[in-house]
Amino acid sequence: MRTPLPVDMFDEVCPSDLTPIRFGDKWAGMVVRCLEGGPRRFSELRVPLRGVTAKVLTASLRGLERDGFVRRTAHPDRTVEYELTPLGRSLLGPLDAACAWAAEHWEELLDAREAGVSGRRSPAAASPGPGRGPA
Amino acid sequence: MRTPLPVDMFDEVCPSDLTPIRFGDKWAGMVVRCLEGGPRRFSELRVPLRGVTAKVLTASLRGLERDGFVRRTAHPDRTVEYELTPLGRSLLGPLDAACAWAAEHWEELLDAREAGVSGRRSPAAASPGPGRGPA
DNA sequence: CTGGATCCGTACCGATACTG
DNA sequence: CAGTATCGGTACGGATCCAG
Repeated sequence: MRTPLPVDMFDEVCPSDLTPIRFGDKWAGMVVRCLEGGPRRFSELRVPLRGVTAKVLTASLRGLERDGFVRRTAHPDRTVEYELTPLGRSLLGPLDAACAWAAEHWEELLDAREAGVSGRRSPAAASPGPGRGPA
Repeated sequence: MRTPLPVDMFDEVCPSDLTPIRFGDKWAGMVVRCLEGGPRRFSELRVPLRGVTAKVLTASLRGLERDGFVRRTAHPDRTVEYELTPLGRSLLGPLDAACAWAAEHWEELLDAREAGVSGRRSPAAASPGPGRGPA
C-alpha cells in the first residue's frame, strides 16, 4: 500500500475520550489501523497521528514491538519501516468490533455525558471513536 | 441471579497486564462482568475484585454510572445495588470479543513477552486476561 | 455497609532541545 | 530521517484513616 495515509484519518477533537474501549496506550490502536494496509515508515505514521511527538510515538511502537504486534525493520538508507505481525493483524477483529460498537452507541454516549451527574469524571475512557476511530 | 460471585472469578496474577484491550479503567471491565447476571451490591462486587479498595471501586462505579453503563440504586437499609443499563449491557458484545481474542492468543502473548527485547516496557497493556478475563 | 478525605507513588503523555 | 535526553504536568490507582 503506497498511497499516503490521509491527514484526517482520525477525528482529532470530536469523539475522543468517549468510548471506554482502548487498545494498549493512547496511540496503539491508531497505529494498528495505520499499518492495516501494509508497512509504513515512521514519518508516514506521524501524518495521521497529528500532534504525536516522536518520543511518544516511539514509545508506543516499542511497546507494540515488544508485545509482538509490530515488527520493526531498519533499512540501510536510515529509514525504518513498521508492519503488523500476524498477531498484530489478529487485533483487527476486536478493533473492528470496538469501532462498530462505538459507532452504534455514540449517540447514547453523548446523551449519558450531558445528562450525567455533574462534575463526575470518567474513570479512564479514551481513544478516538466513531469518525474513524481506531479503538 | 442470587448466587454469590465466586472469589476466583478472575485470575489475579496470571494473565494480568497481558491483553492490550481495556474497557474503561482498570476495574470497569470486571465490574461489567460481575453485573452481567443481574444487580449486585457494593460488597458483593468486592469479593471477586480482590484487592480493590473501596475508594477505587467507588470511583470506577461512578465513572460507569456517569457514562451511562451502570445504574445505582440506594435502598433504605443503607445497602446499594448496581446494575447494568441497556447501554452497559451492550458492552458485553465487545467484551466477549476481547475475551475470545485474549483466550485465543494468550500463548503468543506470553511468547512475545519472554522473547521480547529485554528491558522494554509495554505501553498501557492491562486488565486480566483469559482465565476468565473481563477485558 | 458504603463510601468520602487525604496523601502519595507511578505511568503516561507532551514540549523542547539535541543527535547519528 | 528517526530517533534520544530531559523536564514537567496530570491522571490513575493504592493505602490509610474517617464518617453517615
